Amino acid sequence: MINPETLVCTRVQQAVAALYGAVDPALVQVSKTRKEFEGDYTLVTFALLKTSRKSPEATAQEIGQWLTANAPEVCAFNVIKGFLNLSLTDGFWNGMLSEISGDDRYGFAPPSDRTVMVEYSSPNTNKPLHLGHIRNNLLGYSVAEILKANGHNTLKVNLVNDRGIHICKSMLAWQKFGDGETPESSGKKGDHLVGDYYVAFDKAYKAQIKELTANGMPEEEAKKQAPIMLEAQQMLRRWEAKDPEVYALWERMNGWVYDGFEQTYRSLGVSFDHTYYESNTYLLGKEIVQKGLESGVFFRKEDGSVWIDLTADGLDQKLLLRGDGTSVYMTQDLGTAVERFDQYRLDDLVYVVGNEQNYHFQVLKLILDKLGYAWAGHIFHLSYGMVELPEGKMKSREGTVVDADDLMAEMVATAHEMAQEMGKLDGLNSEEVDQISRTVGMGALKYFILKVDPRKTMLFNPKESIDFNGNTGPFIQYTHARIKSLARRAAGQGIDPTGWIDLQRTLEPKETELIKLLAEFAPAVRQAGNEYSPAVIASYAFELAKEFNQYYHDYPILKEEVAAADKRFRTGLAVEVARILKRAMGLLGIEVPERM
RNA sequence: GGUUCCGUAGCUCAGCUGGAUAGAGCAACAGAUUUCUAAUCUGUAGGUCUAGGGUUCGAAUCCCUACGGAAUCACCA
Repeated sequence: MINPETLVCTRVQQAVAALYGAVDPALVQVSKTRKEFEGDYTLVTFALLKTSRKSPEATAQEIGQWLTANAPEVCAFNVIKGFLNLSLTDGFWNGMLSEISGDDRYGFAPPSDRTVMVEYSSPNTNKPLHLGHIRNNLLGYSVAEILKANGHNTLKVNLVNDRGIHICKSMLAWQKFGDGETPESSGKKGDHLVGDYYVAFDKAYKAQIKELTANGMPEEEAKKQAPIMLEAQQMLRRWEAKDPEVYALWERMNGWVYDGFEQTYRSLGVSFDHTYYESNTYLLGKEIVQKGLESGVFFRKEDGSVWIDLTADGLDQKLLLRGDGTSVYMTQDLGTAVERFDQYRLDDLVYVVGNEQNYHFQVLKLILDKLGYAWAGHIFHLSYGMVELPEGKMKSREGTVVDADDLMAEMVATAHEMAQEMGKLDGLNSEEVDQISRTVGMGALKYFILKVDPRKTMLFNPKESIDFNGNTGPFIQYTHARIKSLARRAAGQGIDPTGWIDLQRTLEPKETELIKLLAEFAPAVRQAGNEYSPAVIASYAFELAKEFNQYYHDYPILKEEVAAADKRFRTGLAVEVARILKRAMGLLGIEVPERM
């Protein structure tokens, strides 16, 4: 299917070639005409003046005349300063609409035979997920869906950080203060329960530091000597030695956490094709270090630790293996990257990880490149900004985090309340009520997060709860629901909107605008894929919904006074809008209801 | 201090491969409903695009400098 903007570009190139001789296609700048001017697409002529050797106005006039005479799709033009505004025929737009409606995969690219892995979520198992994780999960899921829509074979993976000192802290605190508490005995969600003990550890730790410093020990020393910290470190060593008692406790408590995460993931609507556990992967990468040593990319210090010197690249020296031979974060990331590219024959690997790790990924790519892996340039760090509260950054240990489960429950409850107040839920059974509340509440949350550019730090103010009006998920969902309601009514009147195509039909300006927007869906999906940005899709969906609401307000569709042919056409157009809204929102992981 | 990212309306954000008079939403104010679903629509008001310089016919957009903010520069992950 041809994109109208591309078509106009091609036509202009033909015109310029016929009038002035061949030009560099890059000089042909076509964009959508601004709303305040007459026309569909605009050619900016300034870049062409060297070729035409005429004034901007004269150039625009000549090209406009050539196009109306020779390009079948162009029916009119006007010139304002150096801008040539072109109007396409209703026949063209009608044809466009019928092509879109006839393509049940419209907007999705054909298979690209590229395989792309998206790693996201990657939680620690010592505490429940919070708002920052929500952004990560929604971004990862959505980006994967967008890449899929771009035709790529896509793998979603999660790398769970299930080992390390932080888990030992929770374990130790549970042993000391837990009194055998379990999710079953307390009714607490497993990840929350384990998180509570992480907090308990920190409390006890701080108390011990205070005591030690009160007795005259310097604070730095106290942090190292606090008995509970020494115990945690001891526990980590026992875990690494696979001490059966510690290992069993670790498995048990991690199990609780996984049950909790599972529930959160289900509420969020995210999923994974494969889950990695660091306890299985943390030893990977050591042979790569060996290889790097042999090839001279890495070097060994006196204490036996292995490093790479990146000072020539403007970075620092980076540790790759400790003196005792154990691996660090970078070691295992090198290992997993190599394993993944080998195992899945990846073309691209996308890491959805916060911007606090920009440096790490910069180094990772550089090292892989120096080791000679040709695919190093195909690693992409989708670096997203932090979610901040009005008071600043969230801190788990200070209890200022916005808990993921709480927030979702609150959103759903708010959606329920509002719907009830507006009487939207009258006559529905409780299952439908729950379903709609969940869809709308989660839609509001997801859209709120995904509409902003991933790179940017975003602000969340819990006191001014997330909106349900304006540029929001529910606004788009509502537009969809209204169209569905319209479609049901049409069916009741025996109106079949399929097959309404009439190339001779005269279009209202708003109808042309809607078709133009529908035609922009495919390019939007491509752009979102190239930029790894769900925000592109969110903006698109909002534009389309807003445009439709204006149209629906101004033009009757199924009212009595409307002629039969108009009823059919307008219903058909509306149904197309609903279909694309649903598809766009699907790329964001947002459901759209049939009614609300 | 080095590196990277960000700075657009009171607030939250679009626009950034250079193009016409910088756009939305929220909040404020004024309207539209015996509803084809008002979770909607219309209008008013709100701007030195942080500042200064440069490139250009043309700069919110590209380059430089300054200012302000964030992240990072661990034998944590």
